[in-house]
Amino acid sequence: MLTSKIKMLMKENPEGIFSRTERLPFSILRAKKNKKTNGGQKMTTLKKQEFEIKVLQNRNGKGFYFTDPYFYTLALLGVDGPFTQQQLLDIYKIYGDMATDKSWSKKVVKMSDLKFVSQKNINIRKRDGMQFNFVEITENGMDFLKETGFVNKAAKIRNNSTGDHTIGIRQVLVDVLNVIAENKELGGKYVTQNTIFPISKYDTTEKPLNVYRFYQDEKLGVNDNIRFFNKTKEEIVSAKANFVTSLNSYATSNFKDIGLFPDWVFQFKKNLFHVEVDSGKQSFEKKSETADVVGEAKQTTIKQKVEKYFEIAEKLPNHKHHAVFVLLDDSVTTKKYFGNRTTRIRNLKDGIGELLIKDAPANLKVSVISLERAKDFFSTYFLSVLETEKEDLKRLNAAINFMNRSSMYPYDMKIIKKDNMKDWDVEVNKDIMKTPFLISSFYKNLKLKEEQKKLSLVHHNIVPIMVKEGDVLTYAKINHYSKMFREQVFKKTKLLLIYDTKKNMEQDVLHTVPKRNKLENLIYQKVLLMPFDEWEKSNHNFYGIDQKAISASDLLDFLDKE
DNA sequence: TCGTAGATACCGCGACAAAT
DNA sequence: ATTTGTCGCGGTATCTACGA
Repeated sequence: MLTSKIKMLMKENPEGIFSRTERLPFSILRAKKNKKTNGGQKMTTLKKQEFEIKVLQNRNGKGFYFTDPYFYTLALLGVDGPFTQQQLLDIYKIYGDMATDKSWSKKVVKMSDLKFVSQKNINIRKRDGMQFNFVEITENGMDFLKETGFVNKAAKIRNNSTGDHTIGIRQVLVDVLNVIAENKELGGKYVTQNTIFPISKYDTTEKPLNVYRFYQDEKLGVNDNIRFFNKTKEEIVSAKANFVTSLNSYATSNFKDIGLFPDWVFQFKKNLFHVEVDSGKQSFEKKSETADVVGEAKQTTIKQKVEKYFEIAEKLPNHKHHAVFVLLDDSVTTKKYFGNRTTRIRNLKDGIGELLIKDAPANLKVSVISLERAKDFFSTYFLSVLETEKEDLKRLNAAINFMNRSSMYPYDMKIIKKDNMKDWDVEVNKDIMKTPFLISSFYKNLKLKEEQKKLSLVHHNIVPIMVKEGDVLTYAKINHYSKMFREQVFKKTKLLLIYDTKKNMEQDVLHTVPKRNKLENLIYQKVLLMPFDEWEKSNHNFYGIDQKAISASDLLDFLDKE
């Protein structure tokens, strides 16, 4: 038997290095070679630790050399697929180099010839003339992965309908995989139900150990040496606690009971990210009048969905919940027509924001973003999971120290923690009390004794808010405050919105103020934006809500205004 | 007719191994 | 030890289908 012969050979030579003169049946082992020149003579030397598997259609040699990147890509397709051909290439690029999509197209055709995958040409958005090549794994391909040890024996093929909604969900997944690949801090692993995928290029611990050819007509049995994907339950459990994990909400009773089925759920260290891909057809509150006709009767409205997130947040109080509404834009279909869909985003934020400001559970955050922002969004959120309150304080201190250092600024700023706020005789609104910190400023050289803790001595208050791009509650709060500003209630209060990066700040859909409306324009004098990545580079800039930089002298004016 | 994306044919390069 | 044919592979050019 071929299988036993290979096993024997691998036992004898576990490193998989064979000299070219050895004649093995069907050229079982093959090592890549380095070419060297030695006195004009061509020399070939065998390079250790480079491995590949060749799949042959017949013994005359036609076939496909499988290397690590192909296995990883095919395994991800098996566990999380289907993907479009382009998306699959993006996954492949995490592991290997590939110059053009044409070459990749050829590869997919080859895998299709081997009957490892099947291709479906789908017409989406016929009016735009868009065609997509959906790639799905076949039973045969799944068997190949199982036999070579790249996926767990229990793994099932994920069947999903094809459509722009599916493309959107997969695109979010591709983005998340890239976020893991690009950020060392995330540990370089992506965990599914049964499998731990090494994603990072920095992770060199997981490597296949042997090289051999795999014949379709004479299948190779499971080989212990390359079963590096098969993990024990304990290993999987520990990985789920530490790395970004894909959660199957359909199989979890908590979700089933509520009737909540997010399109995808990522878990990262006690944070659940529920992804809802929104194709723009669903209305916020009212069901469409033609619902019965077009079969939308069962479709829940977005309002109902958000209320279900309230329920799940209360049901799982030990987790932080992030409901992420991802709006499809044309970037799914072609990179040429990027569109922000800001109007739809604003409408959803308005609607959801009203719900949140009333009675949202504290462990629920709702965000609305466009698909093209998904990668940056998950990058900042995953990284912020690793941050602590200390990080927030660090940012506040950076802002305060800068202002206190300025000789033009005649006040002392102090951070007041939530616990101490009630001791201060400051006029704080219930909403402000919800913030963990408040910045109050006093005239310089004033000694803060007990009797001086009075409103009359506080020059003004700054409510600092750590904002993440897309965050609906912040958006609602700003709207809420802006109404109060209009009523002149908060004379001495300003908002400081601290973003992780300038890109986050620029891309966030905040509030559009109608021009020439003086009352509305009050918000310009109340809100200050601060992108922290710039500050870390000693670029101490504040911005107005119109995204324009505020100079040092303007800042003084800004703070001084009532 | 146009633009897009996948499929296909073909070419040259390098690796390999059989033939000499 | 050298020559020669075969194959994988990436790249290019050109084909197709398709809807606007």
